[in-house]
Amino acid sequence: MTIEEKIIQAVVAGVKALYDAVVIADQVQLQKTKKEFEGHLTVVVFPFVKIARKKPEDVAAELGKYLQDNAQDVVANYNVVKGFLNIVVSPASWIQLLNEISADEKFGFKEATNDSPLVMIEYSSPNTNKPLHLGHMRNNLLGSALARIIEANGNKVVKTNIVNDRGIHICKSMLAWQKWGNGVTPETAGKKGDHLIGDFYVLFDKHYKAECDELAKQYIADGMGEEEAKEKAKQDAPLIKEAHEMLVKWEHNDPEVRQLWKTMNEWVYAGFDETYKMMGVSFDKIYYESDTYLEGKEKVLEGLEKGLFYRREDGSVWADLSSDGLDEKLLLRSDGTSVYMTQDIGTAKLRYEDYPIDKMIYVVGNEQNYHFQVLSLLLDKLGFEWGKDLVHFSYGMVELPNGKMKSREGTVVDADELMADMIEDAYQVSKEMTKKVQIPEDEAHEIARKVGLGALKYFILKVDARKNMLFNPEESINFNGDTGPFIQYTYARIASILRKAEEAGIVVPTAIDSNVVISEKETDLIQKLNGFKAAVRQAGQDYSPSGIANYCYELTKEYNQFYHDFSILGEEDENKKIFRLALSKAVAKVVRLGMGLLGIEMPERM
RNA sequence: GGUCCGGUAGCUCAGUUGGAUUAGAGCAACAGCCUUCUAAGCUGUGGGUCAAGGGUUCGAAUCCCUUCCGGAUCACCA
Repeated sequence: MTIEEKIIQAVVAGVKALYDAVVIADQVQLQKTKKEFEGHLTVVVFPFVKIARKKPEDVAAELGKYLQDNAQDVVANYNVVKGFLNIVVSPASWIQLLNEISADEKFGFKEATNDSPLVMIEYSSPNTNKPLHLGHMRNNLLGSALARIIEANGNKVVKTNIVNDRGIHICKSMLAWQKWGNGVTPETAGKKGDHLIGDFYVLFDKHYKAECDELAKQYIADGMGEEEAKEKAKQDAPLIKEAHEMLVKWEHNDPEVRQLWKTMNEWVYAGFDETYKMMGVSFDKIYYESDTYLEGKEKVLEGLEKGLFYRREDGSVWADLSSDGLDEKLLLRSDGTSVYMTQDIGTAKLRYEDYPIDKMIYVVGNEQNYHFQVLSLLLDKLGFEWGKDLVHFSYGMVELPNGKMKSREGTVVDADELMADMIEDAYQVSKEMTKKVQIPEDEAHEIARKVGLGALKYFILKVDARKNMLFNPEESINFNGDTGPFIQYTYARIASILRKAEEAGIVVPTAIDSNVVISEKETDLIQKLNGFKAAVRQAGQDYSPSGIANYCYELTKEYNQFYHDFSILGEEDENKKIFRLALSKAVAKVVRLGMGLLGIEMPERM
């Protein structure tokens, strides 16, 4: 039983004994004692004031006395401030807690069992017509972190990706390549496939825009209004017509178009794989929209038969969601083809066939909140058990100083470039530091990779996912303060001490003698360490990677203060030295576990 | 216009299910600390009407209502 549990249990018993009233454990408010008061944990007694019919101070005093008498092993002392009962926990309890933390290699994690729910989490979901940018990175990092957090809370997790590999946007890239590519390939261009395809997409847009402008001018000269002319030009431009024709050919399985499509997609996937690998992101199962987009139709027609949906005179199929407070939603066009929503239903169908899903999480930007509200209702109506409670993990956009990222306007931050830059920065920063020990070049690069990516990942993940976040490319991501490298540095320092201890032949036992005299700072650290369990649970409940990031920062900040004020290897009292080593080791472990959940690697030295 | 989400220091952000005279970090600015386990660190100074107003109660940045500001969305686009 933990210290908290023991105290809560004692409070419940105390209320029963003193006031003959029954309270449950959840009603006991136990919190960390504020810095300015003496004690470690505080019981808020206001909830018991009515039961006891006494002043808050009196209740706190009586309860304090009871705890001291009946829970002697944990409660060493107590004091009362207004309605707050501050408890001083016995040093032996703290050391025992540290021993428990040390003994558990996966402290704070819950193992999945056979009965654990299966959670499927979808993230990334790229289009195949352009390389990944910073917005995708936020998605991927959040998704993979979330998957690990959910797994650490004792669930079975399947990570999935739905690749949007068909549609007009791919045709645009294909067409541009045909017209202006001169048979170039990633090999001959010396360029990643996704970037090459992205270039052709941009090229298409450039030519298309020129055509539109010209056409519009012509229309205006013919006496058309400006707005109308622009609209019409957009539809009439020869390039877009050609792209549409290509899409039709694709849908009709035209061998030539299909072959080109296949080839170009392969290039893109090879490029994506590199990016994913660098990001440290992976999937258990990848779905392709070209495989799923027809599946939804079947399901919709099934729903139509059951009378869940209705058909209009023009043949289009709709869902009426007005009774749920929403609008009507198109599911099949009048020509019988699918829309976005239909595809998502199709993907859901395939997934349900592939896995016994208990819960589904979609990591998708907040611009699609409405879409997922509708999807949830539709899936529920169609009989998917997890439909009603599907989670749309909705995250905010990444903004640049001059507004949103727009690939059309070229105001994007490319993921590959950004990662490479961060790693290079980390390498340079490290070079500038004066080091006592020379680090070999290949290890220096490996450290720079961990640190550069750590800085980037932490920068993105520490922010509450719901909020839009600002990224200023002008100011590069910092390596000081509340950053990934700060945490990694702390870890590297501990690793260094542990190496030295080992060299000196010091063995850190798994269990520390509970009679060692420890300081306030040290009990604070143990208490903080213990908070990891709650942080993991909370992050799992709230789907909050940022909660883990903030925890890791608080823990390392606390440790750095300790590191500064206390000597570890220089401590003369052998028992204290061993204790501090064990404490440091536990901090390193928890930091590694916590940052591991975020996909951030720890260097053994920096 | 309807719905949803945000608004905390000059900037970027924390603030666990309401809790303690003084709302916390980091960056930026300024001032200190390396003959001692890694100074990517530590310590200090300045900086706030928690968007505004009302309500709920022992107690509100946190919950409720109203208003203001910003964003998203409401397509036979994906």
